[in-house]
Amino acid sequence: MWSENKVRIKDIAEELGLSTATVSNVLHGKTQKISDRTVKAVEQKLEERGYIPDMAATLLARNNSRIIGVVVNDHPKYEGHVFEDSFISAAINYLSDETEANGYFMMLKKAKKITEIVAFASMWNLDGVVVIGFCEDEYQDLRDRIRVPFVIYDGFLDEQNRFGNLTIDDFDGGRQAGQYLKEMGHRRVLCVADNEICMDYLRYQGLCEGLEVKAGFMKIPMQAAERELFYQERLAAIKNYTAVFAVSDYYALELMRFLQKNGVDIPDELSVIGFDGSREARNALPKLTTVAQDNALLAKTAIHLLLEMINGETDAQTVCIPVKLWVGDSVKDLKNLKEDS
Amino acid sequence: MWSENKVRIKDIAEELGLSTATVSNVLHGKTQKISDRTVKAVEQKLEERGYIPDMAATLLARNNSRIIGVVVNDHPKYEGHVFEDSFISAAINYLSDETEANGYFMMLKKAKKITEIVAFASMWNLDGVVVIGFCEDEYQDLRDRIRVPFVIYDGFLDEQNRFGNLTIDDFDGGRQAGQYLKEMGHRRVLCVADNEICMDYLRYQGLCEGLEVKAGFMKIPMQAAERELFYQERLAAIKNYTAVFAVSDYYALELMRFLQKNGVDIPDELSVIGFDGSREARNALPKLTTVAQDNALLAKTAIHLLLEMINGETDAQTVCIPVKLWVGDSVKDLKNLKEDS
DNA sequence: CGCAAAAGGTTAATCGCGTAACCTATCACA
DNA sequence: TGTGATAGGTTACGCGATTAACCTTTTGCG
Repeated sequence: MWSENKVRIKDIAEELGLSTATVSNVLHGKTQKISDRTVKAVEQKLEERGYIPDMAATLLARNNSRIIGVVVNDHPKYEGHVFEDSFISAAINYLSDETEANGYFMMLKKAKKITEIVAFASMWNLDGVVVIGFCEDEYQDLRDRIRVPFVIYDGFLDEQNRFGNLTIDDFDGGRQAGQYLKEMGHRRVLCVADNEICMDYLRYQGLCEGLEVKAGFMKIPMQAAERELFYQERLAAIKNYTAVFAVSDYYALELMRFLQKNGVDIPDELSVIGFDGSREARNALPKLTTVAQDNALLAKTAIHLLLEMINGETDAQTVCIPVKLWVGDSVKDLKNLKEDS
Repeated sequence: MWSENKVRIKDIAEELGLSTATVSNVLHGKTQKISDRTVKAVEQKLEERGYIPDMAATLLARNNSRIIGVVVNDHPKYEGHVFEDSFISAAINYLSDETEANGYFMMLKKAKKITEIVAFASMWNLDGVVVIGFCEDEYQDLRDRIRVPFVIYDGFLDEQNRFGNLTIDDFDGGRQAGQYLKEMGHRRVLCVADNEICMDYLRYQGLCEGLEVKAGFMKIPMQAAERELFYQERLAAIKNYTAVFAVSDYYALELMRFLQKNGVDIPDELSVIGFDGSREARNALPKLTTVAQDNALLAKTAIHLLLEMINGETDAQTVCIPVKLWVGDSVKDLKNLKEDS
């Protein structure tokens, strides 16, 4: 209906008076037992007819699919917009490049439950999957049900090395932030987080370590709609601190805008520091100082770890990705006040 | 190796002493010629064994795949970060939901050339594809080469109705912005765009129409790195205007930050208005007034149009999606100056 | 000259599912 | 008692590609 029919291996073979096996062998470089003349002829015909393999048939015939699944937790806190989140979309972007660079396909999916991941992996014969945004017990559950290797993209410290697991150095990130704040003369620092899970708590602990003094901790609501009022009620309390460390750039920027709207100058009256190293942080005004993770490296490591697991070259292990403070303009130097004003 | 083997239709059939055809028929609701007892038994066994169809085999056996491809132009201007762009990531997010809601799978891909789209569609037997970010001649070329229907997600006016084509009402969007600016008392308005393609030009023309006076036009460099200097050199010229209309929120926000950094108060000294209705616009400080497109509606319409084309219910046609001004705080009311200050 | 090995292929089974064509009791009815 | 319809399945092929096993020639070599 829309232009001529798809060309199959069979067509190529018939036009050359060869068998499909020979054509297939040429396609896969198994040319030891094929004469150079035949190889040339096949290659030319493939080119001429614009042969493109049928993936469905290929997958069915092989026992590996060369497809990697990327499954993101469709967590309510994103309100249906996970793929628009800056960390997630960066992950998708780099993972897409990295899978392709390694000759794999990527299939993307939102999921709410790990059974969806299992089904997804099974129906597409995925060679492996990268999972993002679930929690520890879900991963345990996943490991017991799934038949292929998986890598946790935003993982955690796991002494037992039960999973293919990437984690950024949350503690050290917090520590770097804390140390920097200390160097800038801050002692009264508030940490802002939406829950008390491991990751956030490590960042908080690192913060305290870096500061060499205990920071405040404020748990904020997960619903975006509730946060404005929440902050409003605590504005005075927040202003008691000289700096705020948020566990994500998203929260840091949101808070920064809230404060600016309420006439609080950043960083003059209050310093803010984030975590993620997102583009939004770099684009903010003032530029948000943030603990930056290297998303490109993260994706590269994730895919390489996964491929090694697929090839049986390595077992489950936790890989820790270092993190580096990116200095913007959102932290005030309290030590050199004379030069400042 | 990782837990037991995949369960196939054959396994189910054997365990029940039935043929695979019967099981397959139950799976597809073709139960007219099967006794209720058998149907129940099969359904129960499928459930019990957790049967999940193998997509490779399913695709191969059917002549439709129920997969929709989403292909995004990996344009240099994104510098490798297309999927992180706010318009694109919103598109991906909604298209993912919408394909799933209609019982289809989505496969995502970056492409530089349309031959990649053709190959992609062919290898996966895509039922249809949504394409984003290419230009008109590429689409013409695509139409001649591809064997399945496609819909242009960010299309253009096409009197000949050659394509499945979505377009937002660019002209009217510009007009609404212009009209609003006029009502706010602005007469000297500058339009900022990175090229002179159809879409941007329509927005510019709409702007002039709404303003009832010709606006200025400034073509900016596509390379992010060049733009800062570019703006710097033209700061005085820009300040000659009372308002700037940028053809995207991205440019509007970038310019707004540049101006703020250079001590220009928005909107007091200069008003800014964007185009897209992105989350960033809503989150900016001041909130960026912008011509908002309804991304959810766009995706819904794209998938429905595509499905209709796949089912042969409709021919290629251009569908125009309306657009609505979203008023933030980035435009100053010059008419009621007394109340302002 | 005779036999083995290498060169250059081909045949046919397989992957899991969908589906058109076919088969066989049973039942209704004249 | 014979005939046709109906209920309730089964058989067998095809989808396109992979791959192990097999089959001819030709060549090497003692």
